[in-house]
Amino acid sequence: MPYSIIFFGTADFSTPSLQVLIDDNRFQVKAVVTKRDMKVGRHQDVTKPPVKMLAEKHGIPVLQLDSIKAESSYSTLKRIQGERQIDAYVVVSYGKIISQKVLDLPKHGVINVHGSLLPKHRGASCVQSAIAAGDKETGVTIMLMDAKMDHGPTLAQKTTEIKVDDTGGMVHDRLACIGALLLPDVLADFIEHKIEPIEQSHNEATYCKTLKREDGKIDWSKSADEIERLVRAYDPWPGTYTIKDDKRVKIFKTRTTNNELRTTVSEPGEWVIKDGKLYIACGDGALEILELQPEGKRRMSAKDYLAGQRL
RNA sequence: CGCGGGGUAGAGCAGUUGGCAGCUCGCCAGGCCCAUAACCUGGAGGUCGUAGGUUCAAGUCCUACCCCCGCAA
Repeated sequence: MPYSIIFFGTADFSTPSLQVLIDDNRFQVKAVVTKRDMKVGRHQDVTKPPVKMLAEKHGIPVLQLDSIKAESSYSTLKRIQGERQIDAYVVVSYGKIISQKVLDLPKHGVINVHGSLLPKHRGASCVQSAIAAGDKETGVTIMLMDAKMDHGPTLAQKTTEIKVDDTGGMVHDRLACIGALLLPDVLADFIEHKIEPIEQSHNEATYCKTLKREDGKIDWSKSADEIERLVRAYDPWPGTYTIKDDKRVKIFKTRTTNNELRTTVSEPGEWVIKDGKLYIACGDGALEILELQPEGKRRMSAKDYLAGQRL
């Protein structure tokens, strides 16, 4: 008799985990809870969350709850619990806080796959946060959820190195995969009481907020090292940009340089062309710009960009 | 029809009141040099997104459509 699971998830980070649970015959995914379809993209097309598409492909019922906090959501889940005797909820990048009342519903509890080494980088932008902070490694934590954000006791962790050229997208995909591979055994062991949950060291906790586009605006008074990490961390979401001549310019790839340029540059944020290369001055040092995208143009190398500049 | 920018040589861009299709880089050939990604000379490479319209004449003006991108989500 497979364990009955309800899967909560929305973003791309969730899909590998859902996929392995579907494929693993120790489990049966009875339902998938996800956010409402959103208007998305340049033409505001209504698009289903990726998790919903995967669920539908496998004929799994999908619940799109307007608000997980709403009484109606609770009663829906409670009714399912009564009918189906759900063993556990699995929450992966669901994007909403789940109340204790709901967490108490499944027989064994609610487990969460989180993209950082908790207690560090609690919150929504854990992957970006780890890279931006200059951490040498990050990882996946599987934990037992409680009412506080990413606060519950941990069941398992697996680390991965953050390489010097890793982007947020690359680490995100890697962690989604690591989490998915780790999940089934941890979930089964948890239900069978083979794992002792370990309380987090709460005094070592760090937090990160949900990122908005505006967070990608580069503050050139920061050091070149710091900005270089930020550019990588925020690729592809939320991306980094700066304003030049009242136009937005996205910054995709940069390289730190030695500090020689400091003497030739008066002000952080100033653009400097030297030996056919493009630099922007920072608070400490300068950053060579390797790839960028002016507003309305497509992404291009600094070399291509400079070819079109009238000097 | 959510708002906006754009499509011109392989790449990135300029192109004025309609009047010979340009710039930087790259590419090819030759030269200079101990040598070079440096420098000099020469060369190739275009259906100006597509279709139609106005005009003696359209990259340029008008209409429709296609495609790329920024905002927004």
